[in-house]
Amino acid sequence: MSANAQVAEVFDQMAAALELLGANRFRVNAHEKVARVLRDLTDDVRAVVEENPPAAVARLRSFDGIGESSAKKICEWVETGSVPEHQKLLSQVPLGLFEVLAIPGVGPKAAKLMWEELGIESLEDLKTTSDEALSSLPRMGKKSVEKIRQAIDFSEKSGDRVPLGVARPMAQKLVAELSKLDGMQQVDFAGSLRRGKETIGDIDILVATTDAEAVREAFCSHPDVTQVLARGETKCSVRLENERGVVMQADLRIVPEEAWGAALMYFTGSKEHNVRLREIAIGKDRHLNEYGLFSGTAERPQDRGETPVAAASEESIYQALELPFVPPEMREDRDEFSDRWNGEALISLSDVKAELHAHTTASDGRLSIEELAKEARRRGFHTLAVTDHSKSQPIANGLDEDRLLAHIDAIRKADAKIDGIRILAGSEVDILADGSLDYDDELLAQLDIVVASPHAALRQEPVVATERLLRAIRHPLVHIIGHPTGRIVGRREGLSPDTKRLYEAAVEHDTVLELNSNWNRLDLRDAHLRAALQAGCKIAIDTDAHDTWQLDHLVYGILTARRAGMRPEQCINTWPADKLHSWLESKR
DNA sequence: GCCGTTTTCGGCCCGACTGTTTTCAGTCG
Repeated sequence: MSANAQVAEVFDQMAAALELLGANRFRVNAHEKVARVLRDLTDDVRAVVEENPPAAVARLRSFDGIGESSAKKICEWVETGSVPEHQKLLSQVPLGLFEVLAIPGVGPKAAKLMWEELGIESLEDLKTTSDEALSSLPRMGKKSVEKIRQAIDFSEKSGDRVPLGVARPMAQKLVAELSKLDGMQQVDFAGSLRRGKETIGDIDILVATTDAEAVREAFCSHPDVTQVLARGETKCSVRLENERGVVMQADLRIVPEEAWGAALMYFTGSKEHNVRLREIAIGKDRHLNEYGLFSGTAERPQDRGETPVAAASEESIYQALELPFVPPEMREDRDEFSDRWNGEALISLSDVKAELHAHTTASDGRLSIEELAKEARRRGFHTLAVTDHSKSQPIANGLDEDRLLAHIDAIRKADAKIDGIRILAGSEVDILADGSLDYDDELLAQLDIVVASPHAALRQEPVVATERLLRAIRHPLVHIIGHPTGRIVGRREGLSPDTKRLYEAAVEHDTVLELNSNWNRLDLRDAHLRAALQAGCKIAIDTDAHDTWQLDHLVYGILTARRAGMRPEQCINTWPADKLHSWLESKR
């Protein structure tokens, strides 16, 4: 785990402990914010502190949300490996209680009561505590106990958050079916799904309709629904299960059409973005809630029949607040309210005109060169790079030198045969553990494009990983570094190199870094990508497709790129054919 | 605990829902 992630964990635990001990909620929030800032930070805090200890506190304080006290704690962690305040809190609150706090419906008050009154110190304790004992607690009746039992059951069955690429099709299916209903005015999904986060907790569907009952009925009786959790006037909650057994909660919200924009904004979040937006509204003597943006700062203007200044569209609300429109993917309270964001168009799916990383039957793909090329052409691409695996990937049927030479020949023939698309002879060459490549330079020079990727030795120490990747970036025949960290979302952390040095080297050597669109990878991830772009790196967004349907994964790459604030020209896949081809040739 | 071209002190988003209650605390997003 990276230093930043480890310190973030310390702050999250301090926040949870403080919450359980009944500390001021703003203090709790402040700790949570520090954890969040640390997770998004691309500067490595260990490096920041070790490089210049006397200036470390000031440097850390320059990050929004980190103050004097937190900066000192971070320094303590780097210098001694622990934070005394953290240790002190852990001695006051049992660690297992954090699992109890994590159960939906159990907040700090309830967890604290369970602990103090019933001696519950872990999830296991809670499970073995009788219903009678639990319901003896204040404000804890039969229904509350039942809900807690169900929540434990659900979290054990459904596990953690679901990858974007699994959740999005489930939501799209629901939206497509609801949109067919009579009286439907608007329907869309909101929440982290609309923001394109790499993992999704639950699905939020928003609807404006003239026939609410029809929508409620269609939603609650949908074939994928296994349980209806709640069915109210404006909100229904269900459990969905897809054909592969993935279980998710989905919430339906029915909102008035005239407040569609305000509601969509509210339910899209993020929470942190909304909070900042409301603060900005107050500063302009306005009041923002899910019913609209109102004049004055009095509470609940909608109840007094006041007409909002803006409500029907998200655009109108940002405009009335004198802010550039913020695309959903950027709403994370990072820097979308700073001068850095001016509302310029972000990259979109239709900007992409080339696929530069894809596999065929020569290695572990399912399509022939021609099938792949025709599929790429059908999508309006002007260029396709065929990049099969190299010899150190026997599990992926990687090509040895002789097979690669024959493959290059076959690609050239296909290129001559098929009109309307340029087919490039390439390779996804392994970056070996020491940073050398899997083919010699003479062979690499015969390829039109070289994507160099790490596949093995993905648990290397950061220092070793940095040197390994730097060596590949500096290699004069390498165009693109494929999935640079080798991480798998939620399953494998991958390499944790000094990203700052990688980005500087990539700029210096004109080497492109990949954003791999496969939803299992999304590598570089959003925060890294943002820093790479700010460092001036060029990016390739590729699908790494092994079959036709995987070319559709491009959308996940685009969502991730938008989260990083990417403009079209920063992505080489958007370049016109001649610009792209001449850049590729510049490395030959 | 953090933050400040109106503040170095005094604020810190807003509303819905639920269950347990006779008026609201706790939790969530």
